[in-house]
Formats: sequence, C-alpha cells, structure tokens
Amino acid sequence: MGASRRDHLVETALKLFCRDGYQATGIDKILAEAGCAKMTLYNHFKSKDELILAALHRRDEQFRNAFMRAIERQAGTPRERLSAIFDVLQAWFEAPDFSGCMFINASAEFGDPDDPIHAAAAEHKRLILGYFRQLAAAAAAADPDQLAEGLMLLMEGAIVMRHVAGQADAARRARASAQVLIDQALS
Amino acid sequence: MGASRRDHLVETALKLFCRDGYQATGIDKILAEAGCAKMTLYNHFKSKDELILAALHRRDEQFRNAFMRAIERQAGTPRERLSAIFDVLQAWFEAPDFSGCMFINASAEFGDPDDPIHAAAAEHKRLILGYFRQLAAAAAAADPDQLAEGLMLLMEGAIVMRHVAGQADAARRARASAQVLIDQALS
DNA sequence: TCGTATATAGACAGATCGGTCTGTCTTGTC
DNA sequence: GACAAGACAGACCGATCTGTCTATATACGA
Repeated sequence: MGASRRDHLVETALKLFCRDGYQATGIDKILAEAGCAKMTLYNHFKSKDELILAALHRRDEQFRNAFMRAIERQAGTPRERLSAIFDVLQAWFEAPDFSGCMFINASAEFGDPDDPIHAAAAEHKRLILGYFRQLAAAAAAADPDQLAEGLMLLMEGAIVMRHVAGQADAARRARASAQVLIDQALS
Repeated sequence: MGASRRDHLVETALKLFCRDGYQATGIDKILAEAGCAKMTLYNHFKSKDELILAALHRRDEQFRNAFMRAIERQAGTPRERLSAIFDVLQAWFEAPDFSGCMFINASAEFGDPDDPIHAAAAEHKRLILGYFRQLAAAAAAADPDQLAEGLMLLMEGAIVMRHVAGQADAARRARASAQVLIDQALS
C-alpha cells in the first residue's frame, strides 16, 4: 500500500499543480484532495519541491508516451507523422480544462535555470526535440535538425498562443506553417 | 512629485516581477527596493494585483515601442523587416539577466483566462501579432495573416526554448525557419 | 504663515504557508 | 493474539504574506 499511497499523492499533486499552479497550490490542499495525512507526504518526500519534481517527472513520462503513441497511431509514414504532430496538439488544445504546458509554467514560477525544477522542464523540452529529430531523420529530411527545430518552435509557439492568447485553433494554424517547412525540407 | 513616486513604484515592481516572478515578489521587497512607505503604494493602487497590472501595462508599452523601433532601425524594406524580427529577438536573448517573457510568465502564474492579469497578457500578444500582420501586408505577402501567424509562432517558440531549455541562440535558429516561411509567402 | 496634501516609519491584524511532532488507529504477518 | 510498519488526525511553530492603521514629517499654494 506504500507505493500506491505515494502514487496517489503524486497524481493528486499533478492535477492541482496543473490547474492552479505550483506556488498557489498549498500542501494542505493537496492533502485534503488526496485524503492523506501530512506525515504521509513527508515520509515519502523531503519537501514540497521534491513533490513538484516527482509530479513533473510523472507528467513528462505520461505526456511523451501519450503524445508519441497518438502521433504514430494517427499517421503511418514518417512524413505524415511530422504534420500529425499538430493534429495531436490540436486535440490537446480542445480539452475544456486546458491550462498550458506544465513545464513552461514551471519555468515561469521557478525562473532560476539552476533550480532542479527548471532543469526538469528543460530536460522535457530536450526530449521532445529529440523525438522530432528522429521523425525528421526517418522522413529523410534534407537537414533533420533544422526541420525538427522549426517544428518544435511552431509547437511551443502554438502552446503559448493557445494558453496566453486563448487561440483555440492555434495548432490548426500552426499546421499550415509546419507544412511549408516540411515540404521545403522534403522536396 | 506624486506621479513620479507612482512611476518609481511601477518601475521597481516591474524589475522585480521580471526577475523573481509575481507571487514570489512580496510587497515589502518592492517597497524596500523603491524606498517607499507602504501607504504610498496603497494610496496609488488598490491592491497588489493592480500594481501588477500597471507594471504589465508599462512593460507592454516599453517592449512594443523598443521592439518596433529596433526592427525598423535594423531594416528598411518590409521584406527585410520580417526577418529582422529575429535579429532583434536574438539581441534580447543575449541579455545576461534574460528571464523570459513577462506575459507568458504572468499567464503561467495567473492561469484563469478571466483574470485581468491574464487578459492583459493576451492583449499584449494580440498587439504583437497585429504588428506582424502590418509588416506582412506591407511586404505584400500572398496571405499576410498566415505569414504573420507563422512568424508569431516561431517567435513565441523561440522565447520558450530560450527561457525553458536555455537555448541561447534560439532566435538565430528560428530565423532560418522564418526565412523559409517568408520566401514561400513572397515568392 | 497656515492649512492641505502627501510622504514617511513602522506597528499591527488576520490569514496562510511549509514543515515538525505527538499520539492513535489500522493492517498485515508470524 | 502479539508485534511492527505505516497511515491517520490535528495541534503546533516560526515565518511570511497582503492590507490597515496611527502618528509624524515635509513640501507647496493661498
């Protein structure tokens, strides 16, 4: 039961951090929502920051898994998968409780690049970029790195325009620009 | 002297909010840095949130002014100005104390779209996009809206990759992708 | 010179925060 | 049935937060 209690805490914290932010979510709110005692939390985590790190780590695994799986389910050829990125992104944007990227938000609240929380966010973005590089290489792009980076910028930009400016169809618009980059790189 | 006291408070708050974040910056820290009494602040602003709004409003004006001026100083023709966006962006990224976009960060901390602070951030992004539309139209792009949105996504994505992932040359890389979009739209 | 407005310093209230500690209860195992 | 591990509830601590209040000092205009 020990591991599942810890898991339950991480899941609950993840949901609240995502919805309300990190500093705005108090320990007590997490405990009340999870139905846990305070000492249960502090037996599993040294501090709130460690709980945040655990939540980000879980989110990274969940997101990358679901993201890659959805892209590969959506399209078969490497070339189609490059534009499928933005179809999957659009589906995410249409969630009614969309509240931005947890890693961008974490970097905003923990601005120091040396903060382990900021570093975890950086690592997440690096892993996504690495996946795009794999896709671009598999599609035999002229310059896989440049294409991957271009698509990455469009994706992050779309997340920002969806969250900050409320552009509900940001990913659909991004797809049009992505197609230009893809066509140019695979001509 | 009243207006200048208020101005000084806004400037000081702006600097601290930018460096340390909004919730992490306490009223007392702002007052100490500005050398002001607490009642001076609360005579000019109803609450901390109003001070944040005033700081964001000032930042919006300062940033858009400097940004547009720098682009127009850097390049003469409309077409050149479209790619000059990313030269100016790169110069911003190279500031040693770069700490991301205050409006993206504000949206992260104040996630509710109905929050006036979040709304101010949305408005800022809309104004920047509007400026890009002007540039794209002046350059006689085939579809000015699509080009402007593509460049906007690349810019916001570059800001994210610079701040979150620490990519110091994010704008330079974005410029390469931007050139593809520009060339395609002005062919 | 005398008010008036605005500045100052700083105590204070009320709430909330992260984190520690005590003591009780449940659960699984031998 | 006895024991140990771990979860429970919740008091408690010191620090910090926003915002209010009082009392004093200073500058300016009639």
